[in-house]
Amino acid sequence: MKKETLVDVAKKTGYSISTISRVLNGKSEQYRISKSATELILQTVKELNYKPDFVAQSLRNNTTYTIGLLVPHIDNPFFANIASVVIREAQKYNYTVMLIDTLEDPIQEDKAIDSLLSRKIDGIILVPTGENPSKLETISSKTPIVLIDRYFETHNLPYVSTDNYTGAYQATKLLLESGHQNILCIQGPAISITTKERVRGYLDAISEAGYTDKAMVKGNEFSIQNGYIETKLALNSKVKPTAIFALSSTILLGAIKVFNEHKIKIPQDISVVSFDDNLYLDYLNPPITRVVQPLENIGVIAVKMLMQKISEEMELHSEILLKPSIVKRDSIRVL
Amino acid sequence: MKKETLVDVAKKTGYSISTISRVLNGKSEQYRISKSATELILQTVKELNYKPDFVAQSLRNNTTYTIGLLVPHIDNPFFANIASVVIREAQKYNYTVMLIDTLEDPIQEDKAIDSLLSRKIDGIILVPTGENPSKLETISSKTPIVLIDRYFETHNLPYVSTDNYTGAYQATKLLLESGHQNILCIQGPAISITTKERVRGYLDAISEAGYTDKAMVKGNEFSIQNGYIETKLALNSKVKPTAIFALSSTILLGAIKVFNEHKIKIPQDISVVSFDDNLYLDYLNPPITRVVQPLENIGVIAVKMLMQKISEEMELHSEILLKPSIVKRDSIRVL
DNA sequence: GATCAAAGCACAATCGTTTGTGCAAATATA
DNA sequence: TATATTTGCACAAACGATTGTGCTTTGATC
Repeated sequence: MKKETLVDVAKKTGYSISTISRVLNGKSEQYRISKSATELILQTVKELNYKPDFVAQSLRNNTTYTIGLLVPHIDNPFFANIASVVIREAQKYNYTVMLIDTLEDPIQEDKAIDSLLSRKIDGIILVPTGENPSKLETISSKTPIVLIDRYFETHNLPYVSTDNYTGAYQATKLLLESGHQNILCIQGPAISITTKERVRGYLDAISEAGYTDKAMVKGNEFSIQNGYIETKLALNSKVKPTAIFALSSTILLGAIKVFNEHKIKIPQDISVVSFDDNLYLDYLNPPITRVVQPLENIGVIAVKMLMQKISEEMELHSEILLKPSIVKRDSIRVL
Repeated sequence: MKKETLVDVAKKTGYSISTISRVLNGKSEQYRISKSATELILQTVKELNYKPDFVAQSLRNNTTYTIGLLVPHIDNPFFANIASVVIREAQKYNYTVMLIDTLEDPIQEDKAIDSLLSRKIDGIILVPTGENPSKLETISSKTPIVLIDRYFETHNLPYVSTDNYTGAYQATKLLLESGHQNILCIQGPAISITTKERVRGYLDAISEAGYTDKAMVKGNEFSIQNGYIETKLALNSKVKPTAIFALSSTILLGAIKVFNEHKIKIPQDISVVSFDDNLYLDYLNPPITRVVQPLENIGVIAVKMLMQKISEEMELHSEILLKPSIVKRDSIRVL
């Protein structure tokens, strides 16, 4: 059960290691290895249970069949689900995934990327945490990179994400059509592209309806606490919203916490729409209407794009926004 | 920005690559490299932005600073959270994690392990999916393995898991102390060690209370569907349970689905206790009392154990069961 | 039987490191 | 001044694969 190498196979068969190697790589014909030799070699490879050393192959071939996946927080279900898809898809191409948790920290991200590069990974799928893609761009010329979820509008890095604008637009529309005019939008980090796009969708829908002056955008984080605080403040403001558009499910939970404390009922007392999906959203009381991102497709497409870049095939269009879907439940009251 | 190698540094400094290597590995003294040489070398290494090639180092040193983590389903929050901890901890030791989704399939697991081994990973952390650990055991003599969550009682593979017995015992006790006698336990796969231990805890508590003949254990899967079906059946049985002990949060959700359909209220109409934690369990109506596994510690300890085995330090005790905690909420009615 | 092409393989360099050993120059010792 | 030590480093062999090139043998051709 010791680890066998080409040398062992060579000794056992009497052929040279170069011949063994060629047979194993299916180059018997190309190098005119006889049928008999080929068979004997394949046979003894089986017997000896020889497995090529991936590290040695990587060194020689300069390719590792490994990609790096960097996400801001793996315990965030959103990213956990994407990771799940990416890993599964990568496995289909015989690629293994090194998963890194950047903890939403650009410095960690930077170090992780360096580490991955010196490990000679073949490509990177990344949810970027920083605001400055310049390093990513220089890397991108040697090692393929695909961004997911977040991206940089003014730069050329390929990405796959959700059409956050449309999702937010539709969600807001849904509230407007139910008669709501005072809709509080609780947002994530204002610099984040996902926040920006969602807010843009919200604002466009609001102003189309003619309520521009009633638009309310508050908050600064995708967190329970942020949802909690902004909701609490809103309840004490002079213009109380009749509906809340939470830009993430964590923000939603913060809002619900306030509602529970104040015995405020959804949708009787206040209407709610949220972003992101989760098993439990259907088990809340009531189930929550939400904008669902196409995680599965994001993962599948990101991997496919990366594989194409790795194999240098013709590139797909490389700035992709996928339409989200609206899951209608019972959290909106018709006024 | 081309990739620099030792040769480049050697040329630039005029020293040989062996000298460069030794300096970089902090062996200047041991090999009597002069101060001046050492400094010049370190200096130019910086200038050239030389980074050692990890793959070449791995080949030479026979160590990759990489561990494999295999879980049955990454999109299961339970495993996602463990993965999160393991990845974070591994990073502290400068290890990178290759994450594999075995999809609860022993064959996939087997292939994944082979792939990891030929990639020369330094160790494996694994939630085993099969029933036969013999292959794992033979591997274990060459490549350190630590099991988490699931384990094999009759074998010697080191593991870190939850004391499922005690958790279930305490949860059941809680129900009994509130006056419940007919407690339905909905279980996962009957062969799974976690199921077995939890059921054992349940049964012990029940029989201690003198209700042995009232014990009810049903179901066979950690899934919503299983929870749904068994709850539905229970409501139609002649002896209706006054409480349900769901051995996973998915099973719980299945039960709640039935309750919603039948307008059955927790805890007025039926009491509930569940296993596993989740953000949302506090936002259900009512919040659910549950047994919480010490995920964080499981991950931390598993990594620590693996690192010790990798560095061949003296081993910790290697069969570890951590006590779970009970989070009391409002899903139990006092009869 | 001599010539030549094709068949069938082996040699050795290479990928980028690490490390045991050897060897010259500098210094110390006698 | 001759010898012994120490200093300071270079050479070359690994690690386990892949691959361009070249060498021998076989069979075909005339």
